[in-house]
Amino acid sequence: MADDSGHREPLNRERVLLAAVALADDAGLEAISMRKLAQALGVVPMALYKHVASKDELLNGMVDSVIGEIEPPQDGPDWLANVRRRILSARDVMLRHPWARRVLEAQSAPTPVVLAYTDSTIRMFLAGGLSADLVHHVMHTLGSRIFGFTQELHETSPAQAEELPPEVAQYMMATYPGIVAVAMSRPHDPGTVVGSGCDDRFEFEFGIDLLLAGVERLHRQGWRSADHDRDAASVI
Amino acid sequence: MADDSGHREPLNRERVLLAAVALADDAGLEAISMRKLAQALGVVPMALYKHVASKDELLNGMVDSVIGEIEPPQDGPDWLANVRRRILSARDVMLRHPWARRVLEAQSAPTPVVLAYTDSTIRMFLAGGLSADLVHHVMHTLGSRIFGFTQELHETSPAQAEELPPEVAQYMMATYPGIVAVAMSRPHDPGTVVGSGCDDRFEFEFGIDLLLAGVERLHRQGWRSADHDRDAASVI
DNA sequence: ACCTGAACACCGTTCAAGT
DNA sequence: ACCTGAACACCGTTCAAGT
Repeated sequence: MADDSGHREPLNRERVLLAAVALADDAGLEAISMRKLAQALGVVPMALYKHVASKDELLNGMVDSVIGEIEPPQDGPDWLANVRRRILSARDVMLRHPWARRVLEAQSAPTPVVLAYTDSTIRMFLAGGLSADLVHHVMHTLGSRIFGFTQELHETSPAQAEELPPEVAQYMMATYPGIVAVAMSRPHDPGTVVGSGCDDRFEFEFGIDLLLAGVERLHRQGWRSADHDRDAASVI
Repeated sequence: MADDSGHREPLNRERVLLAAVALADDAGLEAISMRKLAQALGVVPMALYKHVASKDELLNGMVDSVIGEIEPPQDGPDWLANVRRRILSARDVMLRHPWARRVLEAQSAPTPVVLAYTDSTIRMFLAGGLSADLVHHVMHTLGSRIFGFTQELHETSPAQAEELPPEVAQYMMATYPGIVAVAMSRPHDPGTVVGSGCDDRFEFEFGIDLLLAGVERLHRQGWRSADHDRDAASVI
């Protein structure tokens, strides 16, 4: 998606950011270097520094641009449905720009755009009548899920156990019986399963629904911090 | 913690890994380069390649060594308490080696040690009688929490709103009212609050307890995949 | 005043030359 | 056979020299 022809009109910040987003979408985050981005724009590397103070600022700008794609908050009467919908919209955006998640994670400080997104999400909970105290814990618990992704580490394994060489499958079953048992059980709707055989959307919705249901229950019960027993191995 | 004196005995893999862990604990992950690690060991950079095939393998070895510090699984009668205890042990380890989390996240494939840890955790749930199906979703939902950390992005803000210059506090309240409201509400036990004013352990335990309580409830109710309504904005 | 090439201080890793 | 220095192909960014 590199723009080779149009480098007649002058560069500006937006053109730089859009080109960077397109390059990352195409070639991955590791393709983003000041030098390569300049080349994609038909420009000398140092020319970028007129529009972007540093590589860090470039990356922040890219994330901000991606966050701008998330659907604005709805204000329907059902706060739970509003939140759920917003989070799933964030997830759609993150699926389009998989690199954005890594940049967001590596960010040392949130940009104003990221703060504004977080703020608006918080206000959806407050609008539902939840106490600031409860919302505080909820935000910690949801964590990166409000940005549409979860820390899942390594995809649970390729999971096509049937396609492995039999001696490898044998070895796996002997060494990691738990992983194999769990990886084999995937009774999801086959129509919605993507690629590697695991229905990521189902898992994501399962996670947020479990969390939101728990939160809603606590809210209904008038939960307060002091009720949470910190010492015993107690469960909420 | 660099070993300056003892570079008489020959290098071996373990010495390299331990020195790398110590260096990362001391100086942070960005201090880990083949060149700097070699210097810390009083050795020429290329000497490391005798014991470690590449920087990637070095990082994997460092994580493996850290995972080795996590308490082995207990097999008490209460699966929930067993799991909870193991996860909190993982958290203690990760607090000692904060860089490990970033390495684990960046890993493209799990090492055998990481797989073994995941496998043993899965088996704790299976030993509790949960179906492989439910455990599958649980593992997705817990995500990186089984390794003792959560994706929390940026610490919710420094949170000492009282210490901000009044015009900044004014600006924050006007611009991010939700964040401010939530950040101000921290009625935790002051004795356990660390550094920045937010009780991380409380938040972590709140999160796992909310999740484990939800899972336990589903298990008691004989939950099956098909019960989860994928289309409506339904909550479990 | 604007633009930009060379240069600096780093990387991980290859490879050939030393012993 | 082992060890290692120089070199390669990259970085982000500074800075001075060009226009």
